[in-house]
Amino acid sequence: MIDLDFLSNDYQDNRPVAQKVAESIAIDILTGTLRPGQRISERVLCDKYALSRTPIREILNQLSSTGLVTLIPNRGAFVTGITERDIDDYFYMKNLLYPQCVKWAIERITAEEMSALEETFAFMEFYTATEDLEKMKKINHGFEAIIYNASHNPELERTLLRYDFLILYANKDIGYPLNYLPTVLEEHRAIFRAFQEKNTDAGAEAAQIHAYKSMMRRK
Amino acid sequence: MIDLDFLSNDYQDNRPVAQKVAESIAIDILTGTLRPGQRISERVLCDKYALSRTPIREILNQLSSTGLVTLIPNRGAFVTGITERDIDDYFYMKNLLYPQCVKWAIERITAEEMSALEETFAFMEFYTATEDLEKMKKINHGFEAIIYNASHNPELERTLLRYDFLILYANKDIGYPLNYLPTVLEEHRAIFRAFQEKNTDAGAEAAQIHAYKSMMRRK
DNA sequence: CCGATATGAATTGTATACAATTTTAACACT
DNA sequence: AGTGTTAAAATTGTATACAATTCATATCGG
Repeated sequence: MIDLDFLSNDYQDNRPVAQKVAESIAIDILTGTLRPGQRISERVLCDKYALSRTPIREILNQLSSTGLVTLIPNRGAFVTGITERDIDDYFYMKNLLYPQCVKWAIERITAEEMSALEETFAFMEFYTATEDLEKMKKINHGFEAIIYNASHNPELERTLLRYDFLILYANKDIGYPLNYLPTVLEEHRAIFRAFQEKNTDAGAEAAQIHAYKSMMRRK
Repeated sequence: MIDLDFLSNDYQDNRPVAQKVAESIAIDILTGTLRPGQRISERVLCDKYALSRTPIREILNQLSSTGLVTLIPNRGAFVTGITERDIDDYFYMKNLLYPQCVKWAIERITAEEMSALEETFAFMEFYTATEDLEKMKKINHGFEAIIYNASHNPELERTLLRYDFLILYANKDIGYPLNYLPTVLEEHRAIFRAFQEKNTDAGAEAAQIHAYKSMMRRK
C-alpha cells in the first residue's frame, strides 16, 4: 500500500480510519470512478464507509483543501474536474518550483537531513543496479520528499507534495520503463552532488533538467 | 458600485460567519496575539465566537490547510510558528509564480474575465486619483485575484491567494504610503497593457517587476 | 400543453450528547 | 522528598438530533 500521509495537511495526523477513507475517495476521483462534476452525497459516503456525517464532512474538507473536491455552501461536495491540461500545468509548476526548492534546500539542509539524503541515494543506486522498479518508485519519491523538507519552507513543501500526488494518480502508470532507471539515477546524482558540494546554482540547474526530462518522459 | 466578492479567498464559500471567525483567528495568529506553539482550545473559541464545536472544528481544519494551525490527533490544535524568514520565502515564491501566472492568464483569459479586469483597472485609476487608500488596498487585491483566476490553473490560483493572505496579515500595516499609489498604479498598468496587447513576455516581465518592487517596498 | 408557484422531501449546516483518549493530580510506596 | 501508579477531570473524536436551505414534484393558471 502506497503511503499517502501527505494527503493530510499535517503529517502528524495519523488517524488511520479517516486516512484510509480520504485515500480511497481521492483515488476514486483521480482514477475516474467518481466523475468530474459529479455530486458526492454525504449519506452515500456514510453508508459506504460506515461512518457518521461528522468525520465524513471533515474528510471532504480535507479533500477540498487538496483541490480534488469543490465545496459549495448549502449544496454539497462536487468532484473537481482535472483535465489533461491541468496535469501539464502541474508538471510546468514543478519545473518552476523544484529548482528553487533545491536551491533553498542546499542552503538550509541540516546534518541529519543530509545523512538521510546520503542514505537514500545509496539505496537508489542499489535498487537501480538490482532493477527493482517497485522500490525505485518509492525511493524516488522519498529522495525528493527529503529535499522538499530540507527547503524548510513548509508552503513550498506542501505544494510540491500535492503536485507529486496529483501527477502520480492522474497518470495511472507512472513507472518509467526499466531502461530509464540509469538515466533517472544520473539526473538525481547530479542533484545529489550539488548538495555535497553545496553548489546552489548547479543544484538548481540539475533540478531543472530532471523536472523537464520527467515531463518529457511522460509524453 | 462594483462588487468586491473576489476579496474572499474562495468565492464559492460565502458562509459569512465561519469566514469571519476563520479570518479573525488567522489574524490573531499572524499578529502574534496567539503565540507560536500555543495550544488552541476548542472550548475557548466556542465561547469567544458563540459557536458550537462543530463549526469551530471545521474552521480549525481550514486553518490547518493554510498552515497557520497544526492539528495533532487527540491532542488538539496548536499555533504554527511563522518566522520573518517564512514571510521572505512567501515573497520570493510570489516572485517566482506571479510572472508565470500572468503568462498563462494572458493566453487563457476569457472575454468576461477581460472586461472584469478592464472595469477593475478603471476603478484603480479612479481610487488612485482620489487617493482612497482603503479602497485601493481592496481593489489591488481584486485585480490580482482576477488574474489568478484567469490563469485557469486552480492550484496556482489557490497557492497565490494563500501567499497574499499570509503576506497581508503577517505585515501588520500593509498600506503603502500614499505617495506610492501612483507608482503601484503604473506597475499594474504595465501588466494591464500586456493583457490588452496579448503580449505574454511583456506581461511576465511587468509581473516580475511588480512582485519584486512589492517585496522591496516591504523592507 | 407549457410554465410558474407552492408545498413536501431531501440534503446540508449547526448544536448537543455520548465515547475514547489524554492530561492532571492525588496517593501510596520506597 | 521523589517516583510510580491510579483514578478523576478535561479535552478531543464520533454519533445523533434539530434547524435551515435547497431540490423535486405536483398543482394551478395561462
